[in-house]
Amino acid sequence: MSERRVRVRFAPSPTGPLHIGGVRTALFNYLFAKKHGGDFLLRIEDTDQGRYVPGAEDYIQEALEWCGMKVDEGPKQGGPFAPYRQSERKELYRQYADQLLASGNAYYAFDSPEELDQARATAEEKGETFTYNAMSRCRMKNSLSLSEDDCNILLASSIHYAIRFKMPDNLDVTEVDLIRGSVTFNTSSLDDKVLFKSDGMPTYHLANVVDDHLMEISHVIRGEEWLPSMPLHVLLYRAFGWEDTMPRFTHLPLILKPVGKGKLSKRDGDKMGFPVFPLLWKDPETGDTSRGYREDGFFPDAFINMLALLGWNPGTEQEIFSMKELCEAFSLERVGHSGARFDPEKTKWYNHQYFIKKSDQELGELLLPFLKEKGITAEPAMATKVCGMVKERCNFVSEIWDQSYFLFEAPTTYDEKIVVKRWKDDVPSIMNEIAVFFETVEQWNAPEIKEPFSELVTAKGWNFGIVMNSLRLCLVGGSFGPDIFEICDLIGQAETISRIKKAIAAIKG
RNA sequence: GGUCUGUUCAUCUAAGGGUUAGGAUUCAAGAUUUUCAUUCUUGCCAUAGGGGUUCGAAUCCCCUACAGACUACCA
Repeated sequence: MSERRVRVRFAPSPTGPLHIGGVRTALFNYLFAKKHGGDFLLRIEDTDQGRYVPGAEDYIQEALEWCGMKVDEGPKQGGPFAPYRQSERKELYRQYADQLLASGNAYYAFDSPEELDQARATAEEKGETFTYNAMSRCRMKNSLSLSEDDCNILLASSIHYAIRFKMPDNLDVTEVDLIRGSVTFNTSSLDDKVLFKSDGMPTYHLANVVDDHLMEISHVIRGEEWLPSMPLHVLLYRAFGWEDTMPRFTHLPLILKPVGKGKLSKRDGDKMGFPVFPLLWKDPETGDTSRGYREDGFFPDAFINMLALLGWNPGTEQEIFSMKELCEAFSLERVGHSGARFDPEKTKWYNHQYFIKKSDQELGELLLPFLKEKGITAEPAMATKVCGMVKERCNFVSEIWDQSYFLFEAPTTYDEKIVVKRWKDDVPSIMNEIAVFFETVEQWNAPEIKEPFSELVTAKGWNFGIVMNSLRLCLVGGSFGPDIFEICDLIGQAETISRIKKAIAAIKG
């Protein structure tokens, strides 16, 4: 059994955009597969036709692709166990339900939704919770409580029925979870789950177990919300007689809200201003859009790095990992046991790390489209140069523009606060003298400007703080940006002088 | 309510019986940058509470508290 090829699957429901938690589940599956030279499959669990959202499946595929997770087998890429979409495997499941029926592990249930609601309501009145199990099933309408004749009549009629698992009474089911260790459940606290719905579709539980078996899945790695259904799944494997090839189970801790209680939700992102989805999502029904990490300017490797270190750690002090390094270092044993609070700040920090690691040229190429959007055409060489000047002060490509627009065009506004603070009465005349001085500079480059400029300021007895900041105000429009002489250098002599003159006129007025 | 699972700085986490409980993020202060940011240095800050076991407990056991998940013909 330890010889078995590692095969894992990511099995989302196409009910909407893939959430950060889903991406992390996919990632841990992917890393585990690659660590062990195994296969990473994508299976679309679309057994609930009522919740199907058009576009969601494409979104999932695109998100995995953007993140750099290559799917070995899936609906798009095919594979030896196709199809990988449960709706297309519909015909397959009934025979397995029948097998369980025949072996006495399942039974027909004829209760209508109204009758079930009634049973729940009655129990609630008595302060109890209705559970369809060994205690109550004899009082319900099913093939266990009804006579065979009655049952056959119902089956022959057009009445809708479901197939339920016959949960054994008072049996301890123990199974190992790879990050939590051995977990025991007693079946008396479990219920007779519906395996096969009246609409002819299997439920998650049946389809999941059947497909994992058929697709030769070796490890089931999923979110912690599935831990309570582990005993049901184990029992299903037993009932089918598949226990010897049953996958190993692992349940990942959840991602929690940055503040407050509960798991991370879309609302948290909206409220605190960070995306909870990898890609932008437009709801096909309402038309509402939700931000995505990609569109917000995050690099996929930074996003993945952040997600991997949320709940997992290598046991060393290394924090920056490429996907390749993650594949090598990953192990389920080092995944934490408790839910991890999501930290949007750290996500930005990761992006900054990847940002500054990129070459000026790479960033320059990424900047070009932003410039185009602003109506500016610039040479790639210019973009590269600009990125080199400002990249240390940015987290995102979009921020390069905020930090460098004045290198492409003269400022049109001047920061009011800085004007008040620095633009004293004598400043205009000083700026005028500086403009005159700049006319005389012969070699227009940063060091050649800086030295005589400093001498001039000293000779005139001007206040350095006032002069430098006022000059910056003329050139930049505010109190930020790279070294002032490098700015002069880049924009050129004529432009520098023209901006000073423009500022004198504009600020005075 | 019931069943499971958790609980180390504000946050992500390291330390699987012996360390001044380590790192990173955030925050604060100082230095640098005649700007802002970066960078550097420093600081703040934790074993949920109570009982055991032990020479010795963050680590093992029990209780309590708190938190989360699940409790659908949804996944």
